[in-house]
Amino acid sequence: MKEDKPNFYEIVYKITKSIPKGKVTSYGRIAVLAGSPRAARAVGYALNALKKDQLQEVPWQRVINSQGRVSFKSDTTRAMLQRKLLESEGIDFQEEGKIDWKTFGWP
DNA sequence: ATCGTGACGAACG
DNA sequence: CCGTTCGCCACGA
Repeated sequence: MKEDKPNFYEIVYKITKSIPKGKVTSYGRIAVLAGSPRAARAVGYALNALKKDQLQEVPWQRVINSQGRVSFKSDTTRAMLQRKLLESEGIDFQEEGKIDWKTFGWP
């Protein structure tokens, strides 16, 4: 008997999908929930591997780094898209593009 | 099995 | 405050 053991990716996607609208979380937080507190990098890697279909289902935009900022290099289309999507959900960005964990942090 | 890579995190100066 | 450095984990070739 074999249990289908979900890959780390699947766990990440599942957790990401469970993020309620209007909230955000960090890679490290997801790593903890996924069972590997130090696998923040792997989490980012997993989200980077999202397929086009998943981009519509997985709210990857709600996942940011521990600094409360978007981690991309800054000019990428995805970074702007992320900010736009988050603002669209009611997330408020501070001066430097930072997000207040007290208000929008999840859990 | 080893190596390289990556949307990270924390610590250091 | 910033940039740098090291460590961590998982995946593909």
